[in-house]
Order: sequence, then structure tokens, then C-alpha cells
Amino acid sequence: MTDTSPGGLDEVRSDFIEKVGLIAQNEGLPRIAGRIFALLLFDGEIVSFGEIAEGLQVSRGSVSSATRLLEDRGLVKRVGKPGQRQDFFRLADNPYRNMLENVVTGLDRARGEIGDTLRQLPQDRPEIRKRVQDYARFYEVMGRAISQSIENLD
Amino acid sequence: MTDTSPGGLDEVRSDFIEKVGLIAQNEGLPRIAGRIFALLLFDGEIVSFGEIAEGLQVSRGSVSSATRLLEDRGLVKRVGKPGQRQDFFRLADNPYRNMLENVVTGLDRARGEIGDTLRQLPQDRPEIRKRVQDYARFYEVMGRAISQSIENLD
DNA sequence: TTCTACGTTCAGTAATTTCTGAAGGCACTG
DNA sequence: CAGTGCCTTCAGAAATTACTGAACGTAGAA
Repeated sequence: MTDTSPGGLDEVRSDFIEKVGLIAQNEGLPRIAGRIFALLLFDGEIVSFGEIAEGLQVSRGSVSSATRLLEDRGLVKRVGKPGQRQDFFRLADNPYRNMLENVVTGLDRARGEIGDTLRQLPQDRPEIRKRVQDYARFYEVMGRAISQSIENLD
Repeated sequence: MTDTSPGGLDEVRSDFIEKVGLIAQNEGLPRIAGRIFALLLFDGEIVSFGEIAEGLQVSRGSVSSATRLLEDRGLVKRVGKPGQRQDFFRLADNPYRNMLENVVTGLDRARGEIGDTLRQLPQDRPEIRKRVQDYARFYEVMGRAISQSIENLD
């Protein structure tokens, strides 16, 4: 029998999964992606495609797109099992490093777009250039900070 | 006459405003908030409530809620003008510092929620605890990095 | 006081995004 | 070769979020 008592492990687990779902949503990811990540993180095991769909009570279509998203971001790894036709998943080896790198990528993109504006601005409007430059600098500073923090993870 | 020629300042300006609107959306803010921020940043002037609504072609209701959001986050400042009933706005003094602080706040919140889970986890499941702890650490590392980067802004 | 200009609120609408579930295609099995 | 189980795709449904615009309250002007 699984531990479903109040405050028991199962409740902690499902609370965690829901929490991470909401955090993911806050960060602009589909909620299901966050839940899958949390499930793999909490259980720490290799879990099959079907178990994810059933365990989270979501459609296989959703599992398909969410796992691919997580895979693309390097947060989750798809693995095969000999003699098994199903796909299996586990946490990626370095999910947090990849998360940080994804954040940096997003910041670089924003900075790049602002840089485009800067390049289009005439030299004889230094006040505008200054302000746009400051904005670009914001993304640059934050990106650099996060890049450097990657090594602090382990 | 304003410069509306292709590649002219007006076009750069409106492209910039739209770009920042999309960036804001990416970061989970209403698009209009990003546009207002961009307008104030680009023009660098004190702009009235009505001018914002008209200039961006959005309803006064939207201007009201977006400006309040930006005000709450410390990105924009509402100022009065003597003898004027309208509200006026300008960029905040230290918008980027405040942006970074807002990010840190969000990270702290996420870390706190994961910390709650950690506290509920029994000691006899060290493997689970380890994994959840690593996840919390991710938010901690990123938050610290950004906090420290605040001083690099100027 | 009454009038007017203003910002805010909120109910409803619009737009966007997420999720579902059925159809489809592929690969393995027997 | 047919049958089965699997993942993906995609059209549509559901849910969420942003936005509008009218009603409202307030404060200054006349």
C-alpha cells in the first residue's frame, strides 16, 4: 500500500509535482512540462511514456509534446530499454546547467534585438542611444552573471 | 514633420516599442506594459497618461493597470505636474536595478516553495532529499548570481 | 454647488495558449 | 504478411490571460 496519509510521502510528492507545474507556468513553460520534470526529479527513476501519461492523468499527446520540449532544453533524457518498445525518460545528467544556459540564451536574444535598435539609431541622438544602450547593458550584465554562476552548481 | 521615412527615427522607435512589448510578453508581463516601458525609455521624457493611451492606441483601462504594474515593480515613476490634473510618467531612476531585484524575488519565492517540500521529506529518504535539494540549489545559485550582479550595473 | 476632466474598476470580449483525443505512420511481433 | 503497440501530429475544445469600454468616484474649476 502506498502512503497516502496526510503529510505522507505521496502527498508531499503530488504537492511537489503541482508546485513545480506552477513554477514552470510562471517561467513560460506548459504546466505539464513542469509536472513531468518534477515527477522524474522526485522519483529519480526511469519512467515510461505510458507511466507518465497515466501517473499525471494527461493525454499522450500532451506527454509527447512536453517531453520533447524538455528534451530539447536538455532537462530530460529519453532512453531506450532493450526489448521494450516504449520510450523511457529520466532526468538529464546536468539539468540545472542546461536550465541556466537556456536562460542565458533567452537573455542573449533580447539583448540582440535591442542591439539591432541601437545600430539603427543615428549618431546625432546620443541621449536616445545612451538610454537604449543602458537597457541592452541590463541584459548583458544579467546574462554574464548567470553564465559565470554555472560553475557554482557543483 | 515627423520622420516616418523607412529606416527613419519614427520607424526605429515604433519597432523598438513593439519589440519590447514582445520581450515583456516573453517574461510574463502584459505586452502593453512592455510597450509603455519602451515608450518612456525611448523618448526619455515625462509623458502624460493620455498621451500614452493615444500614442499606443490602447484603452485608458489598459494604461491604468499597466502603469500600476510598472510602478509597483519600480520601473516607472508617476509624477505630478503643477496645475495639471493628469498623471504623468517617466522612467524610474534605477529601473534595471529594480528589474534585477524583481527577478531575484521570483527566484526566492520558487526556492522557498521547494524548501517547503524539502522540510516535509522524511530523513530516511536521502536520495529524494538530495535531488530536491539540488533543485533548490539551482534557484539559490541563480538568485545569488543576479543579486551580486546588481552592483555591476553602473 | 455644479460641471468637467481624470484615473480606476469590472464585466464582458477577444486573443492566445494549452490540452485532448482521434487519425496516421512506423516498427516490431508472430 | 497482417496485427499490435507505440509516438506524433493536428484540428478542435477548454482554459487562461489580456484588453476594452462603460460606469463610477474623486477632485479641481467655474
